[in-house]
Amino acid sequence: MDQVEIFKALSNKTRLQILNWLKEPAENFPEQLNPDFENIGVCVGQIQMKAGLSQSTISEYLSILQRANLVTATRVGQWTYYKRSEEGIKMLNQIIGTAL
Amino acid sequence: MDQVEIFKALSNKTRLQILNWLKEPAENFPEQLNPDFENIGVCVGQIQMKAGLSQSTISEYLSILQRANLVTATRVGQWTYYKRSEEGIKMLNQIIGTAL
DNA sequence: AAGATATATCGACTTTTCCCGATATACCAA
DNA sequence: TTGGTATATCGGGAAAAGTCGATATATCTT
Repeated sequence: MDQVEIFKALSNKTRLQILNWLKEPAENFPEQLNPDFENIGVCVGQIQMKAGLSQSTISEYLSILQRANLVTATRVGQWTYYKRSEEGIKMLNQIIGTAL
Repeated sequence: MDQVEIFKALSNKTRLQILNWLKEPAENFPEQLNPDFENIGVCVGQIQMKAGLSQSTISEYLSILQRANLVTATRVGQWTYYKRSEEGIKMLNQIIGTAL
């Protein structure tokens, strides 16, 4: 995994917000329909509405976060649910502790 | 301090390398003349030579790192010595632990 | 004061990132 | 199979970052 790619993924206000929102899905996405979203994550449409950017932009941002291993995606029917990857974020801490 | 600016500063291979080199100045900059460089840092010219990019580029990169509080600068005569700001890097760990 | 050296800043060009709207794809429901 | 909905991908225009050479500034030496 390229460290630069991780930091690039974090170099954007909206992407940092998304990562933050996903820490507390229940509070930040009260309109989410799927009752299991604490485990599975939040769908793209909810994140898009909250972020206030276009659907295509948010979809791309989420895949940038995914490529950096900061979130994981689960497809269920027509929805894709995204949640934080705590392992990936832990690895980032290690990078900063050692490589940096 | 803007988190995005910190991550942007880290989103570049050369700037990450510089930060790394400055962890071990004695090993990475054996040609440094100033014998006190462990405390004061390494001068721009040494960093430029090692990085292999132009003088202007490295000068700008160092000021980007400085604006992000990742290094500090000390002017001594005609030289500017840069060293890691361990406090700034510690703060980055906090950001990742809390804000992220 | 004049020349030499180290660093910073400026102007320009190229590449990348930020976003969007439009379109494609995948899935669901009737 | 025909719509309808959710997400992904594509193409593009504007803004930012990467990088350079040239020039400016600061300092030192003589």
